[in-house]
Amino acid sequence: MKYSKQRELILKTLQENVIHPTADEIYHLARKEMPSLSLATVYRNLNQLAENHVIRKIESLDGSVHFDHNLCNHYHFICTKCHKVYDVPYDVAPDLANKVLAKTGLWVENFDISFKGICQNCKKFN
Amino acid sequence: MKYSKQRELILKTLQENVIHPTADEIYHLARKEMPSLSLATVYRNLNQLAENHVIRKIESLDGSVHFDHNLCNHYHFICTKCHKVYDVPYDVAPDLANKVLAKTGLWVENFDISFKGICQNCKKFN
DNA sequence: GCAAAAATAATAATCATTATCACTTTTATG
DNA sequence: CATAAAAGTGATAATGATTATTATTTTTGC
Repeated sequence: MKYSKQRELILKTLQENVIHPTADEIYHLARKEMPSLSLATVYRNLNQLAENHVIRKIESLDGSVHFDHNLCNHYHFICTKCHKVYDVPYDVAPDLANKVLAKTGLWVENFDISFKGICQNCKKFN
Repeated sequence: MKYSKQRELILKTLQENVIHPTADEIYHLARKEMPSLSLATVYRNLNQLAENHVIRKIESLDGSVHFDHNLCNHYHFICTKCHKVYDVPYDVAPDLANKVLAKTGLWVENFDISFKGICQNCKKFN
């Protein structure tokens, strides 16, 4: 990977955002700083960064795709109302990969664990 | 929900398939029996059945959407080579919802837990 | 400095899914 | 049984997210 201003900005934008933004959200945020930025560039770089394990791709339950700069083991909670993505610490269920191996013989390389419900913020306004 | 031949066939097709097919796969399978069946009808019915909790929608890690007739608590293992979806029994990690609640205060209504790796069948042909 | 490799912006193309709509089937009721 | 309202269907157009293409620009090792 060669250096590029665009990639640096895209990564910075993701890292500054706690909300696990989508490609489109990153596009709009980053364009404030670099109006010439192209949507295709955002997609290209996010996928590239994910392939190189610099960031992580999250497939949400509603089919939307979010990105996460946090590479440590953890899970996600996705609000069914506002679609925000929250982090759930790994110690809720550590060592799942080993348990799957023991039970099924299947070797887990990666996992995507998301819980679904209404977040505390949205519950307030019910 | 009123009765319809099409919905009955779509459900039967899903139940007879162990492989957690996609909408398109169900479309092609069911058309063998009812060639006039429309793709839109398949999508409409699968979503309707999922909303009514007769079947379950699975969002795979690669973004593809599969359907599952098994409503019991269980997880999935998705092969990164052949994209088949396997079942992993719930007792690998029971009571996750309660653990999330205890740790984060977030109320889990549903979850989507998929593990990723290469299945035993694909490993044979490496 | 300069050529090769990689990246970009803009936009066209793709692909899964959903919306629309004229028509048909189901079903409750008299 | 007749019938009308509600729900469902098939065909296809529309949508929306993502990817491919391409001419041009940047980066980087020598």
